[in-house]
Parts: sequence; C-alpha cells; structure tokens
Amino acid sequence: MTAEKKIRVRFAPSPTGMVHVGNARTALYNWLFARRTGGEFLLRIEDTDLERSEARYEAQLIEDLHWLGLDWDEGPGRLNGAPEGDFGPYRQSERLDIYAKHTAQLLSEGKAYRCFCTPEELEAERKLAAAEHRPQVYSGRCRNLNSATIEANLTAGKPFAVRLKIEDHPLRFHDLVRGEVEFAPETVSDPILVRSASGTSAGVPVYNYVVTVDDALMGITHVIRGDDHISNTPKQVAIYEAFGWKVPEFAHLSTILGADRERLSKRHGATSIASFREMGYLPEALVNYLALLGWGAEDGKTETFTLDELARVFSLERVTPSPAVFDFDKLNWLNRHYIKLADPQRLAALAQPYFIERLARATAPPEGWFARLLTLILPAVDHLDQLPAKAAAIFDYNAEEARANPENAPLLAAESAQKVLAEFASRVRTHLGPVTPEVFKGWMNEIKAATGIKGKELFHPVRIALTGAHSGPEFDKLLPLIEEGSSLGLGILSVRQRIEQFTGV
RNA sequence: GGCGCUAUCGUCUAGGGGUUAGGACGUGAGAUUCUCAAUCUUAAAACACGGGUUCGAUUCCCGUUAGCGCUACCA
Repeated sequence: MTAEKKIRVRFAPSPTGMVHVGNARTALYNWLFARRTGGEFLLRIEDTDLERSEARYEAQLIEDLHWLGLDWDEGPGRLNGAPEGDFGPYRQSERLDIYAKHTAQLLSEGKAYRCFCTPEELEAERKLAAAEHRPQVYSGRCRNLNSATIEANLTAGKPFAVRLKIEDHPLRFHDLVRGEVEFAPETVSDPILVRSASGTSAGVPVYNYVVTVDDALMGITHVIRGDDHISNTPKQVAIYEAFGWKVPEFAHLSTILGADRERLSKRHGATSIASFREMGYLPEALVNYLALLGWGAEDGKTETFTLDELARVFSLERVTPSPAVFDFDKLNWLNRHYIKLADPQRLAALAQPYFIERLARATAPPEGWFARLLTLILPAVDHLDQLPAKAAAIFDYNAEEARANPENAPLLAAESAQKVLAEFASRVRTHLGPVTPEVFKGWMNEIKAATGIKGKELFHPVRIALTGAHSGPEFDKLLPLIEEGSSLGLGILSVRQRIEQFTGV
C-alpha cells in the first residue's frame, strides 16, 4: 500500500434534497480517512437526475459540509474559491461526453452490446424467474445478435439500451468493513449502461455506470459509501474489469436507523444537517456523534473527540458493520458537553437569533446582560432553540398564569405561603432601588425569623410570585437579571412590578 | 420469491476460545441545592436461538430466526 499511489476518496451526493445525517456520516468518514492517511478528499455532484437535481440543493450541501468543518481538495464549492482540480468536471451533468466516449469504446471492443428488449419483455422475464424461484436476472437474449439483425433493428429505429457483457465468473470485492463479499455469476446479469433513447440520439447513462467511470477516471482508490450500494457493487466491479481498470477498495457503511429500527427518515423528526443547525446543535457535537455512530475509539472508552483528534485516530478497520440506531439522547449529551466548552461569545452569537425579536426592543445595550442570561440558562438546554423557553421566567412573567398553574396552586394555598408572601410584598413596597441578592437574602432571613417558616415553604411561594414557576435558577443570579433587565426596554418586569401584579396591589 | 448485509446492556459500542463481559448515553438511588439544571458518588442492565468444532464457546463454523438493503432503462 505504501508504494502505491496516493489515497483518493470522494463524497458523491446527488443534489436532490437536503443532506441528512446518513450522508453526512459518509462524508465525514471519507474526509477522516483521507486526512488520516494523508490522502485526498473530493466532492463530486451526482446530478444526472436532471428532473430532481436543483442548484439550491447543491449550494446547501456545500454549506452543510463546510458547517460541519469539512473541506475538500477537489470539486465545486471549495473554501475561498479554490480551483476545482485537475480531474474535473466534477458534476456528472458536465461529463456526458466522457461517458459517451467510453460507451463507444466498450461497444467497439465487443464488451458491451445493444439490447433491443422492450420493457414488457423484460418484465415478463422477471415474472417468470420469480415464479420459478430463480434470481430475477436478464436472460442475455440480445447478447449475441448477429450483425444483420442489429442493422435491421437500427434502421427500423428500434430503441436500444446498452448492456455490459459480464464474464461468467464470480464477482467479488474486498470491503474494509465486511471482508470479502462475493456474488455468484448467476445472480448478476448484464447491467444496463445506457438507457434506451428514441431514434439515433444518445441515451442517458445510468448511475452504476457513471459512478464507476468517474471513480476510475478520478483515481478513487477507496469507495466509502452506504451499504445500500453493496448489491450494486458486483456490477460496478464488472465495469472496472471491462475497462481493465484497477478495482478499488470498498467500505460500505451500515444504515442509520430510527428508534423503531427502521431506516432513519424525515418520519423520525429532524434528520437534515440544516435542521440540526437550526435547532442549535453545535457542529462539533454532531460530528462527534456521527463519528461514534459506527466507529469506536481503540481504547473502547473515549467518547469525545474534536475533528482534528478524529482525523488522527480514525480508521476504517474499526468501523462496525451492523446498523446503528440514531440516539438523540446521546447527541444531546454531546451537545451539552460542547456547549460547556464553547466560547461564550460564540454561544451568544449563536443564541441571538432565537431572541432576535426581544433583543431588538432594547433601549440600552443588552449584550452584557444577555451574556449573563445565557450562562444561567445554558446548562439547562440540550440545544439552543430551547433557550427561549428557559428564559420565559424572565421575559414572559404572567401573574395570572402563575397563580392558575395547577402545580403552583397547592403550594400557594398553604397558610405559610400566604404569610411569606405578605411579608415579602410589604418589604418590596417600602423598598427603594433594585432588589439585589443582598437585599433579598436579608429579607428572607427576616421573614424566616418572623414567621418561623423555612426551606421550601419559605422559598417556593416567593419563587412562584417572582417567576411563575416553583423551580428555576438560583435567586442570586436570577434577581440581578430581572432587575437590570427591567431597565433595558426589553419588556421585562421588575421585582416590584411582579409582586404588585401577583398580589394584586 | 431471489441475492446480499447484519446480530454483545433499552441505545451507541469495547472485547474476544478460559474475563467479575469494559466504557458511554439513558434510567434508578444518594450527595449538594429553596427548587430545577449542572456537578459528584452509586446501582440495575447484554453476548438472539439451535447444532457442531473444542477439555472449554459469547468469541470459530453451519443452520434457524429476526432486522435491513438491493432486486429498475432511480440515484
């Protein structure tokens, strides 16, 4: 391996929708493998499906990849407008002439042939095979048509597809995560290379064909992709053989499943990279999680890795072949982990969009105050879009709801609660200036001494009156936020206003 | 139906012919706290089944079962 040419891998998505976590993991593993081995990673756009491919998806995909922290050595959308590379074009729609040239070569060498079978005929073959419990493969009927028949069909304008003539031997390949995989010859039939086209116009090449031509021409040494391609691989191996190309190494990554053990899809909630980003997941958390989904550290213990660390220790040999269930709980844990490590300024910038309307009302610079708010509520969230709900006690005080809340009502009904509240309210009424933690602490001590009420009975009613909830952050941090926040024009009520509303004075 | 892939705690995984089968998430308990979150301590929790091979299989082989994928002139 060392004496061989440089390792080259690729990520080849089709721009027909949002990139989801499965594809992202494939991209990540490709990238990690390239970085680990000093190889090259390239991006190729599989846009042969003109109907479904859209430019905006390509742009989104490039953005998603960059967001995850991945970069590539060749292909469209490189950082800082770097050139695409010497093996282009990197969009399949721009490589049609290349495929046509190769098809002509195969045809002239007798390694491929024109198949005039109609869809109906093919369908009939399949039905028969199924009825006889045989593999449903093409019979090879058009394999050895004589030239007179071919000419006649051609002049008659019969549409034809181009099929590869597969040699009658087992098709095997090496898979870095599964070992040797072999398919018996009778289970692999001559694959279509080019779809039939009416008249003499050139047909459109099929995926299995173009992907192979591209991989070979782009010097791809390791094909790392989803395991849904395993069954395609023997056909691709046959194509490599027909051209006399070296068959690359393969690594088929297992499927990512939902909690119901079915293939992960939109049904299971957020699955696109963009949606994770919108929900306020940190890219390093998603990357770390995806790396762990199907791969484990050599020590069997380490769970947290930065991208750079992964690039140093990742190996395809340690990738697990079995399907993995996507576990949001563990992703959340990693996200909380990285939130703790993240730079506060960065977090503030990321959190801001979730408060954009509130903060826009500010009549004084809210940045410092906002930063403190974040340090208070950040430990309580799994992802950033949960922040506003955690800040509701500060932003959205509602005395009516506080009293009516069924969880609060029994606590407030207690005689002790009424006493505490009365004491607290009277102090608030006569107090001038903000209620600082020191002032608050003094009051609570006084009330405790005056009423003999302590602990939960003492604090709960006050907490409810002040925040509407019987649980929440420490008063020491909460009170300054409320008091200072009330002067920023953000619509935040002060302690006095809250007590007035709550006690109905 | 055919072909292929897969099978260790609920989940992600380590391990591998003889182990107290390890770690993490989650869950339970405890500590702390007015409470919640965070944090710390701690507990419970797994080798799908049946045959081989072997002195000995969770580990190797075969089969069964289950799940998934492919079975297109989709990608």
